[in-house]
Amino acid sequence: MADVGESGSTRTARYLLALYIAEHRTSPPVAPGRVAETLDRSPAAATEMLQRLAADGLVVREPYEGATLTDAGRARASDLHETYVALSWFFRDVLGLDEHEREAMELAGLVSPAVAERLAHLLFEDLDGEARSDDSDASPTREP
Amino acid sequence: MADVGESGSTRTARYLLALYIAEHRTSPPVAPGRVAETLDRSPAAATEMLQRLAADGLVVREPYEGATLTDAGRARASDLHETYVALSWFFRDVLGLDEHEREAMELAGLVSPAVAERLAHLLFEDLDGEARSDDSDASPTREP
DNA sequence: TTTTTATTTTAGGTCTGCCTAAATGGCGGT
DNA sequence: ACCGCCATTTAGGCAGACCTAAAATAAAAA
Repeated sequence: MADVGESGSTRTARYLLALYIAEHRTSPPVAPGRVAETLDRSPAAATEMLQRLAADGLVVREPYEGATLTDAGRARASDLHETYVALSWFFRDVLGLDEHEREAMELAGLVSPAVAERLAHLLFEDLDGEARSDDSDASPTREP
Repeated sequence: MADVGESGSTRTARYLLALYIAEHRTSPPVAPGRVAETLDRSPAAATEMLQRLAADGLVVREPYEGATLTDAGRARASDLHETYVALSWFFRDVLGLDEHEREAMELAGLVSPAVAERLAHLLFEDLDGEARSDDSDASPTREP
């Protein structure tokens, strides 16, 4: 009874995010193998989670084909993706991390909505700053 | 086989951190009830985790008394605490979050060492900046 | 000392997320 | 049409982290 109680605690977020990103690269039915690969899990695990997401109405699953995000799923995934982008940016441009994408992927589903939102703000502010001081300078965020 | 495989994946970190903080407030043997309360878990859960930590050599447990961090445990907890402080600072002074402490507590064990380290750097830089421009100004980090 | 009360511990169960090994389905080549 | 191969799925298990309810224990009250 500790969690929010709803669908999509912790780990499922990663799957949603992976699905979301995959759908933007190739046409929608995303194969479990694909998901398994990007998340470094067994194919069986991916299939299982896809079934779970389907049960929660976040994806539609076509057996032996793959899964496609539903509107609900896409909404969730979209938020996650926003957080992911913000985190990725932060880890790369502010902290100077190499593994910014993986790190962002892992944390995107774990930070609270509040953090996600404020972080996105930071990112937008930074983009804004960049746009104004536009003399093709390398990195305005992190000084060399 | 995905994780590091060792002692102290995910959740145990929270217990270590709670223990570390508790030990700094009152004398060492920290009662399970205490831990349970601060982590919002059942007493049974706390007892169980304390036993686990004891099995991993991170605490010494005195039944019906509580647990005390071993050197190994304290080392781990100390790192965690550093991350916790950095995160807490970041959430409060940079993101302006209310729940900075809880949030920091939850994430401290989840961010990679790399993130922890760089974040700590940021904090020290900020403290340094504060120290130099020392005319008792309220908050140099976040403008009012 | 005996009883009461508060706390801790054990017992038994659940749920999530994952794995390996063994089916099973889909498809291309012959 | 049949055979193999590869991807997916099922089956069966396992460990972590949690819970509730029922013992056990320590400490305070009577």
